Amino acid sequence: MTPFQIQFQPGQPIVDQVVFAATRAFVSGQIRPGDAFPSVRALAADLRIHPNTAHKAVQALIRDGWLEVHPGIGTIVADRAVPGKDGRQRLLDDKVDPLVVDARSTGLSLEELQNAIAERWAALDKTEVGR
Amino acid sequence: MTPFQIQFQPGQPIVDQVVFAATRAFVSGQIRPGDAFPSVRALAADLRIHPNTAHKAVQALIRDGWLEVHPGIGTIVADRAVPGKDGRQRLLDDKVDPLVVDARSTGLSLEELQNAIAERWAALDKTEVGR
Amino acid sequence: MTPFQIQFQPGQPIVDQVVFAATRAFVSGQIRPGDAFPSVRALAADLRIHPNTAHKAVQALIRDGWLEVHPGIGTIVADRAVPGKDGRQRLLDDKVDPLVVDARSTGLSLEELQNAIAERWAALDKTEVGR
Amino acid sequence: MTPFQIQFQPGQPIVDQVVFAATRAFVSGQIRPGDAFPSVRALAADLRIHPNTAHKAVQALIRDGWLEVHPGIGTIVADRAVPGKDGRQRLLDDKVDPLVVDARSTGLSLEELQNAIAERWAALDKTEVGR
DNA sequence: GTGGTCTAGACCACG
DNA sequence: GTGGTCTAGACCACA
Repeated sequence: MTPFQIQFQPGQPIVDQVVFAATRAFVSGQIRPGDAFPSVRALAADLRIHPNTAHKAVQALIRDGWLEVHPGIGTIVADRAVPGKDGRQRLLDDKVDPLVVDARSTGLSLEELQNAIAERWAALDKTEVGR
Repeated sequence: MTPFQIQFQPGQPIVDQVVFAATRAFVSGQIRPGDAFPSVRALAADLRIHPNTAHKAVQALIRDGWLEVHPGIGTIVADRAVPGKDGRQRLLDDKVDPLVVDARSTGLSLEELQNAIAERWAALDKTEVGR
Repeated sequence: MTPFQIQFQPGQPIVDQVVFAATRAFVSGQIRPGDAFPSVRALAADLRIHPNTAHKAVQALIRDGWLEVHPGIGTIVADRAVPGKDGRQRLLDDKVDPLVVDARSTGLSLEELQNAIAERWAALDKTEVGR
Repeated sequence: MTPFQIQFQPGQPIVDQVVFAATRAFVSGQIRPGDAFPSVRALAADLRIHPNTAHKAVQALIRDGWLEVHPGIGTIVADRAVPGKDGRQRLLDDKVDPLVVDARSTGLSLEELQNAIAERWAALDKTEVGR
């Protein structure tokens, strides 16, 4: 079984969403080095996505070094998968960067940015509790 | 003259980049309510883009309430355009939201996120000084 | 002085708005046959519109038979200006027609249409009282 | 196949006519939530209009909440599309409003307006029978 | 195949 | 001059 589920959101490529969700599972320790990873066909079936899309996602994960193909056996999670705080932060670096750049060009101060983030975080805390 | 310049980056629709740059100019107070806004054709000529693309951007800015059309006369910045800190933060809300959601689902804590942002901010400070 | 004021609304040609407002003044008896009508220049100045636009509006009113030009003297309201209920209704015929056609093609019944209109009418009554 | 036909009339943007016709099909229950909606290209081909124009219409319908895009798959009618009497009336609200305002400013009474509408309705009934 | 973006240029109504 | 619409066709990413 595919060890993660995705609530697909329109407006963003499905491939990217799959890759992100998988990477998240790696860095959070949800999937460990040596674990088996679903085949392309199984992944496509589980996530209800097109096989082509699943294939592209797996290729991207291999390219990033998260997966290893063992022909005839299957695909497993590579040894070099590094979970932990460091991995988690690196996952978000690509998204943090443009935000910070935009914030600066808008004239926002670091404090204002931090506040905006803290507010959103708190808002999500509430909705979580409410559930 | 068009009161802002844009270094167009591939991969993102030109329309969006124009809209963002203009909005930034509004919220930062660079362009004020009542000011004249370049005509569609002038905007297209200044930014070296096609009039149609400029037209789309202007339409979006009108929808967002930043501009008012006076057919045959020109376009001006709407009176209700509110610059200031509040406007600046709202500009980024759309980008802050997904970041925070991703961070939480990755298992990152608020502190770790804040640290990552502060680091990036500091890094940009250095490159700025270096210029 | 121009015997009517206009709250110009964007999205509709200014010429049309002027012609409609003038015609309304005729059919409602606000302006009577034989009365003097402002010159193009005076009209333009009073309504803060472009002389070209004022000229076009006057031409339209002459074409419709509401105004008569007496060279050297000025423009006056024609004798054949017919106020009263009949004139009022004819003024709106052009707008009633497409509405009815649309309503029918949408599957609305006459009763539903009448109700919708009565509701809007009542809503405006309230805002009027509130003022 | 495109589930509606349009007799295009000059003087009004084709985009608007398409949007109106589609919305009419939605509110009249001719097209139901979950149904497939023609692709942009198919719509353009069926209605003999340019793909760009069709694209604009689809975008407008999405903005209005009638359609959902599933990139690469197609477009379907949104679940929240609400047909029925309520939807039918709301479709015409935009057109009813200015009529009522004009009628009142002309000095017409509600009864006179209603009569004018009933007359037009009856007139169309006759031509319909005559066909 | 799908939707989306961009450039190009013509045409119109309005002021 | 202004904004708005339409057709035309190329190009791209995604599934």
